[in-house]
Amino acid sequence: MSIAERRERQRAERYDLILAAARELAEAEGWDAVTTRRLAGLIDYSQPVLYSHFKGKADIMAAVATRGFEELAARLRMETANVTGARDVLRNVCDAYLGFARSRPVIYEAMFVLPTKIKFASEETPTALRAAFAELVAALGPDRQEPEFLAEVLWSALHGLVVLAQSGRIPATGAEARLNVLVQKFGR
Amino acid sequence: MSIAERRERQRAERYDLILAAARELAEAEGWDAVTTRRLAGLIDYSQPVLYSHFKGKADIMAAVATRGFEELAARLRMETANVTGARDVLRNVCDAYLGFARSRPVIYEAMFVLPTKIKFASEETPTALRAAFAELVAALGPDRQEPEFLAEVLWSALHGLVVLAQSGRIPATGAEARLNVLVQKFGR
DNA sequence: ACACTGATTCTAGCGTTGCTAGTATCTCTG
DNA sequence: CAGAGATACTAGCAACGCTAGAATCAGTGT
Repeated sequence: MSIAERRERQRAERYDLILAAARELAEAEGWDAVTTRRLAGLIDYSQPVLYSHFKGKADIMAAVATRGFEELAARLRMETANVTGARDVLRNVCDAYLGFARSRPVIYEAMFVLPTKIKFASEETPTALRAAFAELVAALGPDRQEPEFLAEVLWSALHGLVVLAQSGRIPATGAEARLNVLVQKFGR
Repeated sequence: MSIAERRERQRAERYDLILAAARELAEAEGWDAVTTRRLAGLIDYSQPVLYSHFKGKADIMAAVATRGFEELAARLRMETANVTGARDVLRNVCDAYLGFARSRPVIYEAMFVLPTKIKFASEETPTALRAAFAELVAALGPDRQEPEFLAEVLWSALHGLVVLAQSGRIPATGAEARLNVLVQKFGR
């Protein structure tokens, strides 16, 4: 079985190679620059090889997004784990969310903006995505009324701030003032 | 000068024809279906005619979006004009915003989601867009601290609710409950 | 050691996209 | 009624996602 295992391993390595290339190219030049031809060139394989790993370009982006969910969940977890004042936790989690979006704008785009096949709020939802949402719920503190809805509205506000700023529809200046407003409104 | 005027008028009519066709096609099948060839076919002209009116597809979408700003501003104005309780005004304006997004999803997309050349929060910002934002500020009531930032955060929350729902990332059910949460948090 | 078989990867190409150069046509002017 | 200028067309380019079919490589059995 060792030959089959080696093949499997090599395939997995190439899978990672594709994802890394897609991520780097997207971060450098945006998702429009991520064409199947350029991607194939970057990994020194021909174009159709991509289709033996992924159904298509959308599938590649979904895979990049899934890894993004893991990173986001980890970042948020770090903030809820540090138990300080409840107000601080909310603020730090929001800040971490915004920070993630700022540091990985194109991955955020794949996760939350571009059309996606990934199922949200269902049984097929990736674990990491559920975990990230759970951190938002936790950050709002216990004993809230309708915690799911509350967290969804908070998430909407955070997401709105991110995308409107990224697309230049909200000024780059004043980000901290807006965060203050948000925390004040959603804090106890 | 009457011949030149007639030509001018005919050009303007064709301009409107293109915009109407783009809008209808987008509403029926989405922006991806709005190709320059299909658009040309719908108005019974050849493809390059489009480029005598617009710089390109993005320019056409921007024009559709601009008309959308006018409609949105008008809808919001109707709610702030009806002076009832301050809490009701905020609620009604938010509801009107969400209603606009629901009734004209693809126009909303061109206005607030897709990459755009339209300048926001600057001197070149279309009048209707400024007006719409001013309605949001007004809905929050007078004598607020940092009314601009507050309105921007409210707008972000509304926008987040819209796009996350439209892309299936937030469940379709519970929209009213989320609106309740939002109004409760941002009301006095 | 060698031919066979099946998986793997490549070349080449399809249909579509936004956009444009160059030609033909059509309209108004002198 | 002929010339000039605006107007709209045909035809084509480069790039896109994706795929069929040929070629090449690896592992197996005799």
